[in-house]
Amino acid sequence: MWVSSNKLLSSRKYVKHVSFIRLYAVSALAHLNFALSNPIEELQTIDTHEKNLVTNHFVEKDKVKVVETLKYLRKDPVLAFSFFNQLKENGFCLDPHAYAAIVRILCYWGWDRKLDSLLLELIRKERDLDFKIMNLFEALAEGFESECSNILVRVSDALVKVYVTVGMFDEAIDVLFQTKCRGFVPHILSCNFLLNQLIERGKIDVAVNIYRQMKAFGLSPNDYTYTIAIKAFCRKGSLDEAVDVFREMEECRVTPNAFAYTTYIEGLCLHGRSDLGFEVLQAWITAKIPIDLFAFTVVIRGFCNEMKMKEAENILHDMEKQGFAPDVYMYGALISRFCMVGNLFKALALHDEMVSKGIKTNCVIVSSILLGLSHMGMASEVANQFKEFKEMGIFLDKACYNVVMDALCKLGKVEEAVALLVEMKGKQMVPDIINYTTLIGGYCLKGKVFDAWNLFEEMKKNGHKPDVITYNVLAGGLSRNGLAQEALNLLNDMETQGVKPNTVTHNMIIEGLCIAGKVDDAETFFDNLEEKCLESYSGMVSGYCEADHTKEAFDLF
DNA sequence: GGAAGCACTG
Repeated sequence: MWVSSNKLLSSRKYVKHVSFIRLYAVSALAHLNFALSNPIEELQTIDTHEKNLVTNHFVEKDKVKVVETLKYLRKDPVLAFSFFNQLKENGFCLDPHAYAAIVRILCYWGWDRKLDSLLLELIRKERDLDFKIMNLFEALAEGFESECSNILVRVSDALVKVYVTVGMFDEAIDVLFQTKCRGFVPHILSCNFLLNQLIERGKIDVAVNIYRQMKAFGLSPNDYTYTIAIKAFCRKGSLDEAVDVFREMEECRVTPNAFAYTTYIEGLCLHGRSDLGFEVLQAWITAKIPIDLFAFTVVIRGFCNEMKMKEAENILHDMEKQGFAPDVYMYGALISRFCMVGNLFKALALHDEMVSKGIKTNCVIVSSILLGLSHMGMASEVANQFKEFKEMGIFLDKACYNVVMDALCKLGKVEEAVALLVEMKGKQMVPDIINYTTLIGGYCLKGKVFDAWNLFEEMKKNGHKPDVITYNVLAGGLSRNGLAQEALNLLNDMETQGVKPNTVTHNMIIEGLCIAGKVDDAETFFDNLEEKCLESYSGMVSGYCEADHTKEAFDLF
């Protein structure tokens, strides 16, 4: 990298800088070579205080040089970034001015991703730094007036984004609201991103508070901000306040777009008012308000959730008369709900209708059909349908494979299920923990505990971290097959892996041991539980029943 | 800046 960049710059000054760069790229102790012939040995002979003095003296001098060098390399961002990284890797203590220098270069060249990762790295190691991230703003503010405001806005936007991404909302809010006193205002998009993520993480009240205060901080909401506010009020169930947002938009002369209207309709549907949602949708269509097809999906889904299947289906068929063509999402909502309630006849009829209209089906819809069959106890039919869909050339993903593997396992055909895992791998699909868990359960069901264990090991070897469900399935399998000690060992393994056992884990072990006839072991395990909740008692009662210890079951009950 | 499905107990 140094060589190619050498071609770009060839002045004497450049040579001086390159030699400085090389010197620093060697090792963390290298900078002490300036003064000491045998640095390590000499440092060992002086006391810590003196050592710090020596080190600090050179480090201070070098810090200035680093900033100068970075400023000089502004036209060569590749070299500058590389130099900066070398210093970091070699443990050179970089101060806010060095960071400010590289940040200016990244901003100048529009290297947004690199800026994001640099800030993320700073956040991650802020505790080990001898400065605060806010000091970076002070260092940046010392730049040229003309560019500094621009850079401050960009850096605070990037910082808000990074803080939000890692879930550090308080810090993101601080950045957003400290900016006014620094004389600049971040982009509204950063604020929107923050608000939206707050809502996604369930922090609705925080989002609403920010929305209410943002104007005072010089931030002007745009159409998207208002849509997020509508979403927040709808999630809270404050539908009247959601309507107030539309009024506010009118006052501020911001025109609502299709997103805003649909968000409000979705709010009504979420609160069991799909009928009202549909009325509003129709009224808005009549008023020629811009609405897109997504609003129909929202209302159809709403009716499906309320189990008003006739209404949901009517929308799909009536909208065509109004000149709107239903799409795969609307059919998908209906098909999956019909599958869920066991009306496969209706689900398949709608699927045929959809395909006959030239709308291509997809693996999500296929999976809901397969799951519907499975829930109806039609495991063989699941395998047949799967084969048919495959022969039709429809792409079938991990979830589809899983439904079939699960059905085969329930039929006791675990080997056939494992053959599908092999088939997946042959298609370059990487099985996930759900696929592995299904098969581990399948082997356990057949009493093939060692095969289950091997699969568990394979899964870990392939880089998949088992979750609580995987552990529960395996713990249950071990217990049911009488391997009490192995189940307890697995419980310890869970803890060391940082996976917390839950009531289900405990009950899988208790009931499993009882099924295996090891009622004494189950009782000991139950008695040793640190916290017993109602479900724990249920587990032990069920266990007694499984083992025909009816009297003990009743006494405990 | 918005779209759905799969693995553990009852």
